[in-house]
Amino acid sequence: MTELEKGPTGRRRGRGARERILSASQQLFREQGINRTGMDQLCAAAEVSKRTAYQHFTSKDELVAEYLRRFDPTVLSDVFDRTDLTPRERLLAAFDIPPTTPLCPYIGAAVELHDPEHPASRYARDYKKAVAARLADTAREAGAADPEQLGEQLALLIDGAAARTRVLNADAFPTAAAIAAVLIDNAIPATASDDRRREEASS
Amino acid sequence: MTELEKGPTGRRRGRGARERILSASQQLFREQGINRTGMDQLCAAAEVSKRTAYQHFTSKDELVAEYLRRFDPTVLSDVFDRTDLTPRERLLAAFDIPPTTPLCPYIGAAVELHDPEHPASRYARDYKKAVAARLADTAREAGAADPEQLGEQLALLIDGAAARTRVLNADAFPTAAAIAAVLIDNAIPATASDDRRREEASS
DNA sequence: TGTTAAGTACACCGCCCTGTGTGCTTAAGG
DNA sequence: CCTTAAGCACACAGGGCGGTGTACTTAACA
Repeated sequence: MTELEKGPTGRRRGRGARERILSASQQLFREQGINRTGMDQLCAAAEVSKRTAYQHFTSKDELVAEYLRRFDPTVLSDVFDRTDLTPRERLLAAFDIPPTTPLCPYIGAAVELHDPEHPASRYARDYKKAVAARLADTAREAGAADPEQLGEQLALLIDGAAARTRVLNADAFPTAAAIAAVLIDNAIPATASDDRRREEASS
Repeated sequence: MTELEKGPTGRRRGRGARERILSASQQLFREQGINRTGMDQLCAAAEVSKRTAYQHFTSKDELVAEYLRRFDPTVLSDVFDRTDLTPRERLLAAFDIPPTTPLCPYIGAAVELHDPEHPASRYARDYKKAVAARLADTAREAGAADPEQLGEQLALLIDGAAARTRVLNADAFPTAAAIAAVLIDNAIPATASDDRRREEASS
């Protein structure tokens, strides 16, 4: 997309460069953090010359911002678009994704960049709000009394589990899931508990 | 304390150097983060020559470790040693301390250092475990059914509030406190709310 | 064929940062 | 007095990192 194939007649030889850079970013920034990953190392991992990298991204900051923007569609749809689960099960499934994520990249970026006005920090906020909103939507679908509040609470649990997993070096998501179960049961009037009754239940 | 006044006869002229360095660390590391705070700036803020700083701490890593070790007594006793509160109130009071803390320094350090084996990362783990343990003790005192579990859950809420406050740039502790109230009410058998229960009136 | 976009290889600059080397000053003893 | 510890001022090495300049190569066109 973007400017890569918008040449006068449609060249497409170097189609993969930008993708490879972003792909290497996802791996290295997660494994080592943003600040500890130099552009030299990143370009080597992406098998791209440094010169090319700086023709696709004007600065490392811009690359970091793009790196974060990439998660939006991916992570969100993984859990929330599953139609084989009831709304209640979908809410709980959000706590079953830690294996791939050593730490939520958004928390890491916000801490490492340390500037709330950095473009990447803005993306992080947007993403966190989007997650809370989708949780709230699902909570509403599940018939929660106060969906916004439940969504915000569940989002906080996810972030708590991520942070605690990082600091303690031990999986904290089971604890978060246990709390989530309590909150969900408290917030959803005994009407539509679960048992796969995913018809009706709207409004 | 330590090696400063253990000279052959007991000199004490430079008593404040080490303290000033650590004090400046607490301020700067919190405000700017660890990696973004250079030793030059830190020494200037502490009004100490760089040479002196490196005679008290062999490396910046060691200074960071000491900086984190300093919080243990302070933060823990602030909330838990209050005898004017019931155990249940003490558990909730742990969510009333965000004004001074832009972000839990332990989470920040764990993310910035990015090495679980770094001495400072070990202190961070120790501290987090200590907090959970003190919460569990208080939960036991309050008559909770499973104090360890409740302590771990409340600790997760605190970390979640801290992380979310950082990323969203908005205070998330009220949300955490609301969840805490639910968990506490669920975990403590209605019989013994406290010796001093003004009313029940939860929910 | 020539043109043009895309990419490569590699050296290089400037900046900042951790950490040291050196010589000088100050005060507390004896 | 002299000794000794603590500290200061300042320069500087060494390295990493972000970012650039330059010259060369490759492939898709027309």
